[in-house]
Amino acid sequence: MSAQIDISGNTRFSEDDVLRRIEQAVLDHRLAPGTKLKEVQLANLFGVKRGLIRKVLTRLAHSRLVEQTPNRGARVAKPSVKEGQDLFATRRVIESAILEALIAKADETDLQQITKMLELEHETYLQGDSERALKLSIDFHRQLAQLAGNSVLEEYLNDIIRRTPLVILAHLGADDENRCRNQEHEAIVDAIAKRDIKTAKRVMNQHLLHIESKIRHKPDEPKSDLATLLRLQTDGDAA
Amino acid sequence: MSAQIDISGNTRFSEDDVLRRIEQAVLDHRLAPGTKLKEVQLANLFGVKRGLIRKVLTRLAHSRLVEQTPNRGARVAKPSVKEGQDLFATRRVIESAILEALIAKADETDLQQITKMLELEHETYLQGDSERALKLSIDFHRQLAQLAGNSVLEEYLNDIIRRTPLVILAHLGADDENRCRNQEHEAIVDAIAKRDIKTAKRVMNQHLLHIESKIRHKPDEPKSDLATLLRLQTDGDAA
DNA sequence: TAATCAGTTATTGTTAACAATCTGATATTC
DNA sequence: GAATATCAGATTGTTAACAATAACTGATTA
Repeated sequence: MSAQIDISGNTRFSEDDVLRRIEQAVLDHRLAPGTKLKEVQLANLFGVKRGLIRKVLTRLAHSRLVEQTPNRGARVAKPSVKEGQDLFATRRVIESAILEALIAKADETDLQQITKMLELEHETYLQGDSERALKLSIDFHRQLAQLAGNSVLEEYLNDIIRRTPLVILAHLGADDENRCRNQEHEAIVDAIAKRDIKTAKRVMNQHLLHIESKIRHKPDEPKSDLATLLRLQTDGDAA
Repeated sequence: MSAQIDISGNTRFSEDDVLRRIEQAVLDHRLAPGTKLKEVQLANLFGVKRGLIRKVLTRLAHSRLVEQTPNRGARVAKPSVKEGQDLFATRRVIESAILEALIAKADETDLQQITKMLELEHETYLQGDSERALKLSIDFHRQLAQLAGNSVLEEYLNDIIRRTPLVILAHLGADDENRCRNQEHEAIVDAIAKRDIKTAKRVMNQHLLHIESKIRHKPDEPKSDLATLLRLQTDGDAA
């Protein structure tokens, strides 16, 4: 995952690298909502100047992944239950619109691409790589958005996806409850192939409601600490 | 419009002040797409440090009102025709969803508030204050979003509204073509009051398509210059 | 014990100086 | 004349030092 290596063998993080790392850590539920993000600490972890961290935090705050309060720094955002519901309600609206646009324009190539994606997702799940399977099940939604061809809808869906892990509680049900169900994705693809807008939307709505049903208010935060943050860095340091 | 006055009688702009000023200038078509935004120039105009301008430009870039290119600074964004179409298509989706949510929850107080808004807009237009009437006709849409009670839908609508003036060409048709038609707003309010989702959506869609029909590719940009920017500052300096 | 206060440290915010890069003009070569 | 090279000025990007604020600690008092 990105990052340059310089002459002395040290990892070199760019601004975008740092941003993506933190985003990914949120997506993977490694960084819990409410976690304090100290500037010097992060700067040391990534081996970059404080100014760069500062810019990244501002950017993250703008996409509402981080909350900044004047003179008291930044924390991983902690959206209310209400905001979580709004997020999901909006997601249903956006994904419906994406399906409509996609069905209106999808050609044979698009359909093949979607099918391939679906198969890959299924295989990966069968192979037991559940982390990668989760990533792929998210990518499925992203790809539909991309193929639909409306850049603004795509942008909003990605925004919602980034914010969602802050709302959902990690690992509430059994393991396979925590990802998009492959057979639901399959049903959606079927409907798209048949250009059946109504069915596609209905199945997608069910699918999303099913995910949404897992929103709860966190019972007792395990407060991710320094160590978690460190894992964030050591993760991809295969230099 | 905001901004503190200090002991020596000088206007004091905060970061948010500067941000809002520039946003408003875009909304009012004073800052044309493609206009170069030099850091020192802006810093001088507002009487603030360059660092502050820098932060504001980054924030504006994040909401896609400004485009930043490394080492060559910031310009007012210049969305393509395609992006403009996507923006409007998405707006129809969002406003439909807002109407649905609003009709589901609106009580008597909400309806009164909407009606009052409508009347104010009508009066202002009759009084000939077309600049304020334009502002109010935008506020009408914003208020529906706010009353609908979904903060994410509201956020996205505001985002679209901010970006829209970069897409529409200013003053193409006659003067009263450039604002939301009051009678269309009236029809929407009627449908809301009757809780007629279908009609409300249909009228809203017509209304938006009517606005959208005015998108054109700019013929020959009048290139707003320093002077326009200056007007931005002197505008509200009634100290 | 709980509350208040003062002083210390940790953390964030700002600034001015410097570095890097781009822009545009003029000069040079073919 | 067209293409290229060179330089000065303008503009953006980075940094390290400093300032302002918050968070913490422990002592003091009621």
